[in-house]
Amino acid sequence: MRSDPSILHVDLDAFFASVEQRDKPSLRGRPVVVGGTGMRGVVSTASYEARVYGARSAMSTAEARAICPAGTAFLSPRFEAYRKSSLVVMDLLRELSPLVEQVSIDEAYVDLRGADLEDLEVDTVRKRLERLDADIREATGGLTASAGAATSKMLAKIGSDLDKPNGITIVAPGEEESVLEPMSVRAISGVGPATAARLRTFGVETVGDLRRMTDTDLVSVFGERHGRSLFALARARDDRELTLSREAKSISNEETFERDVHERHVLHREIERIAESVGARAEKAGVFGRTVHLKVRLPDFTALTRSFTTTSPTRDADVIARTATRLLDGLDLPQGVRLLGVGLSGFVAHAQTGLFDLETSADDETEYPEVFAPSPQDEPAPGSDAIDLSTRFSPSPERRWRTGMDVHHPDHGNGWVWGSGRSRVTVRFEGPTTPPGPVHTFAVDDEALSPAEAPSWT
DNA sequence: TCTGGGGTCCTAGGACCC
DNA sequence: TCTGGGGTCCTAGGACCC
Repeated sequence: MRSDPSILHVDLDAFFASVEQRDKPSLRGRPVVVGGTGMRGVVSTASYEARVYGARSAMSTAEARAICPAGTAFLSPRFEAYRKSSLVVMDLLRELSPLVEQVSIDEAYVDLRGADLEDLEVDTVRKRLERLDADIREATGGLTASAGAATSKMLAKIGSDLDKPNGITIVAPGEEESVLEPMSVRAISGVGPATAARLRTFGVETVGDLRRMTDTDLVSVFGERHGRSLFALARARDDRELTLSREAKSISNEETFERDVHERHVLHREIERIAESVGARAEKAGVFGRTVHLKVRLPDFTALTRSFTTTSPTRDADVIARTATRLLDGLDLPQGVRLLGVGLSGFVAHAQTGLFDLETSADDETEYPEVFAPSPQDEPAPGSDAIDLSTRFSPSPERRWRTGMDVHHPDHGNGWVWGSGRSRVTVRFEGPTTPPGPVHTFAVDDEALSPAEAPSWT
């Protein structure tokens, strides 16, 4: 841990609501709630006027409507406006020191060892933070921030929370443990509702209580990583450095429906729409992913996740959608679906070529004749008989093996097409459930492999 | 009228390899 | 004919953060 209060945490006050009040003078002094305004919306930010009535982040908007007075403004977020102000503030922080870790749109850590200060004494730091506060107000048209400076990230963050809104708290070196001791265990980063509840069963409510638990006990209850971290953080031992740059590890989009969805075809259409957005974001980010994720939340709020990893990285919306659809079709969903999500991870910078790359290659084009299979539109209606194999060789460019098609092989049974090119079609059998079935590659004109009957939906 | 959407990290078990 | 161990990858679920 550091010996000087050189880690700064800055947190913009009631950020979304404050931007709205800044931009619409009629909202100033009035309760403002920003968040989802639909029946299933939740509150992102409540202005301090709304907090008086108990409105809080993460509360359902319905509940906020019930407790806030008439005249409360309920607004949908305007992310573009927030991003703009965020950028202004982050630039001011980088002016203070180039060592900035942005945690979210309204929060960041700054390493003051990179700042141009004569020393890192409490008074010097305080003076500089007062100037920063004035700069933020001026540059953003009146937005305010709260700031904490300390010898570690944890104490800096706790400090920024101690005097909100618009306060500056510097935890002097040596004071860390006494500041921490009386606080709820929830003050420790990594302690959420579940950990707090388990700790309560041991009679632990405050950080002081937590200090009475041994290293061994914490590890046996919470696992190696979490247990050791709790033991150290309870003693204000926090050596975490700032993470100055980070590469995204996954891209995902999800949507909660206004009403639970029971129809498969609606879910399929939603998957296509969400996959489109995921693919576009991956393209913008310049990445290809090897693993496609599906997330489903049921009406009772339980979540199911399924994923599928291939050797061929993709960002093709169509491939993502077909894979996600396959994963969905492996799920029995009699209760309907509350939320649907699609994600991509396992990024590589470039789509690789190789054994499993099923994009058309020059070799394929010269060595193999074109053979076509029915496109999904040609698949039989639910309940009808299997497809007529004679259509496989119909010379229409659309009629080719498509990712996601159902197929049958006399030796391997039923499977689905993972990828296809002009020369080869790769099939995963008995997928996509766990454990994944075997993968086999066939020449496109292999008569043994045939399109199978499309699954029928209820 | 209960409970969003974007992420990260960890755990645990099985497969597989050495 | 008794029984290794470590490492990595994949999958599912869960906790947590803003």
